[in-house]
Amino acid sequence: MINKKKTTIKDIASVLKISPAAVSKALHDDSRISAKTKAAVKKVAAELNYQPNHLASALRKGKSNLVGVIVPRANSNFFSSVIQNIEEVLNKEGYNIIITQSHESFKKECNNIDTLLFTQVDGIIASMANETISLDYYEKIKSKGIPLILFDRGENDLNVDYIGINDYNSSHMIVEHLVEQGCKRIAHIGGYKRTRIFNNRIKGYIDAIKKHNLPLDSELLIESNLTIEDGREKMIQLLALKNRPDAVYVAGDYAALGALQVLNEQNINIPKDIALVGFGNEPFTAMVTPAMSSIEQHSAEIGKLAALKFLEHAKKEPFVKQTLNKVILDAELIVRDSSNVKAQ
Amino acid sequence: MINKKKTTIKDIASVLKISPAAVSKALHDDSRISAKTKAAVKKVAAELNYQPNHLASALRKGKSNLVGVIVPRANSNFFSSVIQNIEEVLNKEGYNIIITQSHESFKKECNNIDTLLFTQVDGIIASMANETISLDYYEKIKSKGIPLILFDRGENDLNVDYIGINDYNSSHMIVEHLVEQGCKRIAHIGGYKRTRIFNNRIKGYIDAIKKHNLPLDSELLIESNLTIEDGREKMIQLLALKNRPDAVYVAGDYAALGALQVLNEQNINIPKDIALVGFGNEPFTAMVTPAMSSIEQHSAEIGKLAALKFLEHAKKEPFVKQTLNKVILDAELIVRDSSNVKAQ
DNA sequence: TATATTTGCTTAAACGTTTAAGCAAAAGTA
DNA sequence: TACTTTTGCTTAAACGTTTAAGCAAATATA
Repeated sequence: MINKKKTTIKDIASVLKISPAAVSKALHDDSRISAKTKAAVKKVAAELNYQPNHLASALRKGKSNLVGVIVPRANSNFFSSVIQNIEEVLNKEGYNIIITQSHESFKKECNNIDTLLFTQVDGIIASMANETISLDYYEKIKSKGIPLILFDRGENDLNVDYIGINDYNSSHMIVEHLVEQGCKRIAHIGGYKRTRIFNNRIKGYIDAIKKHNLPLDSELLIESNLTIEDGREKMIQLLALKNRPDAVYVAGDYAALGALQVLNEQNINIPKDIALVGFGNEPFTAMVTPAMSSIEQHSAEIGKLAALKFLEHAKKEPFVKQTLNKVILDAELIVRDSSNVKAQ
Repeated sequence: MINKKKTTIKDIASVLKISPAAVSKALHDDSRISAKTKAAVKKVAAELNYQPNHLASALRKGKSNLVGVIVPRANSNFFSSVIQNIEEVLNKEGYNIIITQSHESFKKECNNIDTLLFTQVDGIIASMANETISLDYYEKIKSKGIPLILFDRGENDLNVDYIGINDYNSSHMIVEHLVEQGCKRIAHIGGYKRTRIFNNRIKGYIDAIKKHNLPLDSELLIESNLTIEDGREKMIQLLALKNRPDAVYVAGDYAALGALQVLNEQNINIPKDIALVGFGNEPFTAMVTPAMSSIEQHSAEIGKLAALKFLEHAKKEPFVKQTLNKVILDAELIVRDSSNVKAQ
């Protein structure tokens, strides 16, 4: 039952006694092929169960119709949702995507880039690993003339298209919300300062605190790798202060979860004693007790826009200089029990 | 700075005044090429920043070195961990993977299969969508002679390799554990009966209940699609019974989470009033309150074995009949607070 | 020394498609 | 009628690699 030999354009040609070139054109609805021939070709193609050889056409046309996607990890809701939306948009245009994960490792990210270049992808859509410092590998992509689009974790130094949310404003929203709830001593467990998005969140936090004349205590501003474990540690660190905060804003949901666990374990009332806000609106934030306030990053939109940006590049002639474009979306604060002091 | 023209084997050949064939062989360490020539070729290749054209070699060799992976969704920890391990094993052997998601939709799954076949993957590793009934598309893969390996969600009717856990035994372990904890009326919110793995869990549940002479009440055995929402609904349904269960075993962690939310909302003590056990050991099971008992499915191992199975096929001559192999791993019950009655 | 084997390369075809160029026949135009 | 244009195809080369076949020179064997 196994039919090893694949039908090619030549097989169709020989059945119809026309040239392979005519078959190719018929299948692509070339205007110089008669309707009758087109119909005949398509009929035979269907009968012989013809499947175009993607490799051959990619080789000839110099494009693979593959787009590489690099994410720190696929199992967070944010990234998987971005990926899903990239996929939807690109599939419609005949592109497939290859997903690779860096697991926040710089070395793995470099490998991924090499792998994607080796696979001859037509473009790369990426969100950088936390570890990434050197941009050499990304420059390599650019130097090969392959469209590169960054989202979420990007770098300003690399002059490429970028889609992300307004991290600075998001921090403002959070601080303002906590102030409204009556909080007076707001801590921030932030991400790595060297990563642009986390740095922006920190700046937003600082400026908002200043704006409201609240204490800008260095004890209250902590740098973290934003894992659950580190979230726990940093929360414990905050609880050890003589002068405890009455609110904690964590720059990532996973770390916020660690903080929440510690607060629950120590029977500290959330939000009365300490209000808590995360970042990312991962589904579990709605599931924990108490449900956690967080920032919705519009992952679906980010994915769609990133894919559209790529398509824009792909459709342009290679020598046309692209106008660079940074798209900054507004995020949304989802208030839940963990910071809803007044409702308690 | 953009170097559009890529270096090819011919460029290297003309620099060294040898034939392209010699270059190709030198790069592949062919025994018939002198050490001196090999060194020279590699030196020039490096200087010209030569990157092999994967498409050309794939076309010539008739293989793409790509493996397709189909999962219901990538954002559950189970699937993302399986994927990661598949990737690790296959990357070492020079393969890349293309990840596609079916989102539990039969139609999307069929599209994914077509896409992967079109991309000329050398093999497909898949876990079926809940919705999948017809196996025509999977038969299509087989009929093309492309290695197909299923994991987790598989079908016995398709005669292909399979890696999964022992669902039947897992149910036994859970029921036995609950009996040990003193539970007498154990309910099961199961998955779709038509999906083999869920059916096996149901059978295991029934047999274990019978073995312990516990009530096998039809009210206590409910079919669910295992989403959070449905978990909530089915739990509410169980609570509405005149004769409530004192333990609930849910065939999926997400649905179990829905059940847990309902119990918490109604201030029903877990595990004293009702003990709860999930399935899959998703990370959030350890994070919720109370922490939820669940079954660890050894996703890393499943991923590795699936990849190795593929490699086995890939290395064999196509006409050698493969010996089919179903690998059934033993799962592990992780006991946490939600079913630890005695510790309370 | 004569013959066989090995070494180190070259030649040329092939993988399946696309596409520029070309050409005869049909159709349109003056 | 004589021409230009359009239609509908064919021919042949190209994409970059791999590989079977072949061949001369070097080396081994008897």
